[in-house]
Amino acid sequence: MGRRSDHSREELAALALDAAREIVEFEGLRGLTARRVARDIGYTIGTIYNHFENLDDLIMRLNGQTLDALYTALTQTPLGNEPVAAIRSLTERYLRFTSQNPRLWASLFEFHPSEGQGLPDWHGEKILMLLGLVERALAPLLAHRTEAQRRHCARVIWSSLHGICSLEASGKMAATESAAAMADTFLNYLLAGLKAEAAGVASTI
Amino acid sequence: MGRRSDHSREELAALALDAAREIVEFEGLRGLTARRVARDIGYTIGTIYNHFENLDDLIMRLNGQTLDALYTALTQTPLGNEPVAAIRSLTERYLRFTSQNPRLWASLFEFHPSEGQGLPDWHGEKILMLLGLVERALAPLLAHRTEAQRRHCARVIWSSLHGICSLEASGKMAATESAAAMADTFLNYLLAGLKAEAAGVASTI
DNA sequence: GACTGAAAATGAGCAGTGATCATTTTCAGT
DNA sequence: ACTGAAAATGATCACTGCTCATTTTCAGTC
Repeated sequence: MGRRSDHSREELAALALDAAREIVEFEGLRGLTARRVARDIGYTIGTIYNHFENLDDLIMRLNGQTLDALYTALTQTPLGNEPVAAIRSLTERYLRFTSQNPRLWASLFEFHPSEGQGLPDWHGEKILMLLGLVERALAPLLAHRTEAQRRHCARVIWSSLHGICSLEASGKMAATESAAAMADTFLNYLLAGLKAEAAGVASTI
Repeated sequence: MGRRSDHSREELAALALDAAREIVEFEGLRGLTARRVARDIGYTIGTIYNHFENLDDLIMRLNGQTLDALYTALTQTPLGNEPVAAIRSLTERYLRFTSQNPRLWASLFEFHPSEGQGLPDWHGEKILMLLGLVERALAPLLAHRTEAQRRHCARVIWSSLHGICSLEASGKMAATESAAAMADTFLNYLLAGLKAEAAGVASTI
């Protein structure tokens, strides 16, 4: 059969992505197949390929939604103007998100586009939005620095948090320490260093 | 045909792992299939499964070899007793390894064992060996701290480096900064903090 | 040199995959 | 009721991981 009015194009794509999200969150990317998504939403495989270029496309869109959800989680409440508190708050929210959506978050990094193609432009833009949050939270501490230095610093924080959560979640850090404790140690040193600099005590960079 | 003396059991497994390494380094884990490995070493698929439990087993053994190679790369030359120099040297070697073996290194983290099973014990042990290098390099700086605190600190460094390299290699850090520069910033703050503590100036932890 | 038994290589076969596209079905607009 | 475009279908292809009954090979024996 060829339907029309069960769901609009947008609804159907959303339905498929919802199903995919469910599968990935419970079973990881391994469990995600085009046929499985089709079955779960009551359509057949051909329909999936009418709405997505291929499975990579579907995964990337799912990852895009996950990045949006992460952004929402990080901005649900204002961060305030005190940079140290703001950075700690962002970190806490980030850690909460990763522990509440471990496999969705993992799929953000586990997935690599196939040989020929790269990530779509909007992927980079969403990352920039997230980095922007860190940059703005950090800004008051780095008022005396250049824009480039603020961006650099935000990326160091973002990358380190990523590494900490990534190794904890994957169990690839032997006898795992808690990500929260490690993030705390990391922030203690970094923020202390930044505050010292801001106070004009030293220039370590 | 059923051969005997072309290769011993060990030789054949090594042959398969060599082929797998070549494939992964050039095409990533996506290009790795049991049939492809078999073809590349001039055997048939059944033989692969006589020597490896399944493809996951093969990948884990390959990853084990990569961890060994990383250990070798980090220990090729003595690190000296000056902790700051030693940590910087370790970092430099780590960065060099990841940039020279990007896909093999990525497969260390991209791979997740399937539902039922976890990573073999030796995987954790190899990680502990690597962490041990960081701990020993760090030790002189943290002589006044407990063993647990030294381990904790080593893991923070390891995780952060991992995050920095991971995001750079995957291109998932928008408009990527160089991993070397980020690692440098990170180490500057952390080592400055540790030295300050060691000098008894402050206790940030 | 022939015989034998164990070790090991084979490859057809199974169930599943991503992807395609000619066909069929449905429905909005007339 | 008719029609044309939109969209759902599913058989089909080449591929995958994995199994295991069968076949081949060879070391040790006589």
